[in-house]
Amino acid sequence: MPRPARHDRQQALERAVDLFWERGYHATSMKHIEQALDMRPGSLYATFGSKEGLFSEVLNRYAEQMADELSRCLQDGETGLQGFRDYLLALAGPCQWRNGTPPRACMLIKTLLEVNPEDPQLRAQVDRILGLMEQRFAAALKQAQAAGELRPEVDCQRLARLLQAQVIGLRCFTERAIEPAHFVELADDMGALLAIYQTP
Amino acid sequence: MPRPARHDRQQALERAVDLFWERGYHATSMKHIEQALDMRPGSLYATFGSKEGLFSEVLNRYAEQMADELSRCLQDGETGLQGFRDYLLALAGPCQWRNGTPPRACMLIKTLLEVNPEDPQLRAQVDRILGLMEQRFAAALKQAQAAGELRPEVDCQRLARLLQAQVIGLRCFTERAIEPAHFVELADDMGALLAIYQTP
DNA sequence: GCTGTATTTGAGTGATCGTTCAAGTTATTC
DNA sequence: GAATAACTTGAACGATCACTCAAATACAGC
Repeated sequence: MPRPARHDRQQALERAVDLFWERGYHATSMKHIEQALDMRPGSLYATFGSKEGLFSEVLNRYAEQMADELSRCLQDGETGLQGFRDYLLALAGPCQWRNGTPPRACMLIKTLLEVNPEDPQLRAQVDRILGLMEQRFAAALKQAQAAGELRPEVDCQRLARLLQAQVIGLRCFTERAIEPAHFVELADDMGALLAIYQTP
Repeated sequence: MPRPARHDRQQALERAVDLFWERGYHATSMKHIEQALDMRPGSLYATFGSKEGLFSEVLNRYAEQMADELSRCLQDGETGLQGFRDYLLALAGPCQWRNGTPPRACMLIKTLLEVNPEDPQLRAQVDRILGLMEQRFAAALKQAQAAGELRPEVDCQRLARLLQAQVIGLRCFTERAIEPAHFVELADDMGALLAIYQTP
């Protein structure tokens, strides 16, 4: 009997991901959100509770997307380690302008660096997600190690952190005004660093 | 004949560096600044012009500090490359809590990821400073290459970007809740990566 | 001690912040 | 077609935003 919802929750969330990703948490006002999602305050608050609540959902949605992309690269790669190199290059690919939107760094890192101790829940959430990402890296590395790609004495958990730092460094470069070619070079160089840990 | 200034401009700037470094640009209000610098709006605007003006000076002052620390490590290092490893470890050192303040990532990167296209001057300023940092890295690497530490075919400009990405990745980890020991390990591992480029 | 002037003060500006809620709208059900 | 109920709307809330400016202050020179 009720009036059907005009808005698709998932679609609204996707738009919010894009908006928050681009502008960051503090610099995005409810006015921006109303425009981007084409929703009025009442609907927004009925659907997402608060700006922080919406942002929290956005973070989770974004994390899903990132995890999917990593999984795809790891699966499609000929070997486990090649999968990592593909992932780095996949990040380098969309570093150019696409659909008229500028390239952006990882939203998780943007949030980690932006959110202050007065929003402890957001901070904890980002930290948790980054920890999970690290675990994914580590699990894939252990698999590669079991397959004989990595030297047996390599500490995969530790290497996972090094790899995550590479991804972070690479993606932060996204927001610098550098030539796309240099960005691909950087991804290449990072992939080449794995040689140190590979079996001879 | 005039009333003497109560405030020391330099000291005020140092406090502002600390405040903006901790909270970021948008999340720092003039109220915060008034408190931290113990100045009232009139004095603040007479001295620094605007919030953005103050922040711009803060960025430059911060960049000076960072450049000084890099120079110190490069000079004190036994070799050029060892200087880089020392620099990475020096960054890892103060990653623990000091004076009751939490560790922080690089303010230049925080700003790069936070500032939006509607503040083009700040964005350009950060980009310029990061470019200068890259040049410093490259110059030091060329010196190391001339001294025979680096293989002659190494592209120092390109390696400089790789090193800068290491520093960025490392310092972003600062804001994650990880064990200090892991942080030192990460800095060590990054230093070890240089082996690929070293002369055999 | 008076004058002159650079500095500081703090109340106040309009704008915008995140959020609320009563009223209006729209489709389903009987 | 009237009743119902979920959804949407948009005006309005108090708080806070960056910022202004007239008045108060404090010291040097005389």
